[in-house]
Amino acid sequence: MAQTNPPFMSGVPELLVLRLLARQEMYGYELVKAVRLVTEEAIRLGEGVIYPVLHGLERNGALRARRKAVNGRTRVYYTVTPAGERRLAKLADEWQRVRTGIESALESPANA
Amino acid sequence: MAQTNPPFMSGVPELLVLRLLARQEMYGYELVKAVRLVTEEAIRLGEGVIYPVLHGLERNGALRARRKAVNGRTRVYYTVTPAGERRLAKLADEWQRVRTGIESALESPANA
DNA sequence: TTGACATACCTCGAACGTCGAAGTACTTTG
DNA sequence: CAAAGTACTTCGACGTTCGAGGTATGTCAA
Repeated sequence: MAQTNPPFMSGVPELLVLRLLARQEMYGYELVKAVRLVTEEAIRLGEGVIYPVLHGLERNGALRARRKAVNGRTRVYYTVTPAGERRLAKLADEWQRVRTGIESALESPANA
Repeated sequence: MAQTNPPFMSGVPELLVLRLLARQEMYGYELVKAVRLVTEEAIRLGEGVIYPVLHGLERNGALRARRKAVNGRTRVYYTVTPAGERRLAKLADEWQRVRTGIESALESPANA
C-alpha cells in the first residue's frame, strides 16, 4: 500500500532539512516535528525519510554531526557546513525555477 | 552522467501534460515544445518523459487518444477525459499544498 | 511494578517515475 | 544529396521517498 512516489516530493526532504539546520542546530527526531510545524502540517516526513537524508548529507560533507548526551539519552546534532550552504542555495534556486515554471503553466489562459 | 533524479520534478510531467491537454487537444511532440513555452523555458521535458506519461495516462483512462494523419504523417492526438479532469484537479491541489508548505518553510525567520 | 507512551536512533525493501540515449521513419530545407 | 526537423517508441539506470519494523531509554500513571 505504500504510495512510494508521491508527487512533488522529490528533493523536498533535502531542501527542508538543510533549510532548518541552517537556522539552528537540531537532531533528527527534532527535525521530524520541526518540518511539520514549519510547513504548517502540509508536509510531514517520517523518520525513515529524515535519518537517511541526514546520513547522506553528512557523508557528502553538507552536514557535520556531533553526539551530545542529554538526560542519559544520546542525541546527534547536525550543523550545516559551508558546502551545505552552497548546496542549500543551489536547491533553493532550483526550487524557485521549477515553482515559477509550474505557476506560469497553471495560471495562463483560464479554461476547461 | 544522466542526472536521473532531479529535485522537485516528481509528478510535474503528469501535472503539466494534463493541464495543457485540458486546454486543447495536442500530440506528443507538440507537448514537448508546449511545455517549454508555457513554463518559460524553466522546465523542459524530453520525449523520453512525455511519451511514457501519455501512455500511462491513456492506460488508466485519464486521456483518450485518436490517430490523425497529417501530411501523410501520423499524429496521435490526446484529449482529457472526465477521469483525467479529476486527476488534474487532485494533482493541482496536491501541488498547492506542497508549494505552500515549502514557501512557509523557506520564508520564515530570515537568517544565516 | 507494570504498562503505556514519548523520545531517539537506525535499517530495510518496495515502489516507481524521471531521464538521456538510441532507434525508426518520413518530410522539409539547403 | 545531405542535414535537420518532425513524430513516435522503448530501454535501462538511477536514486529517493516511504512505511514498517526494530532497539533502547526515560517518564508518568495506575
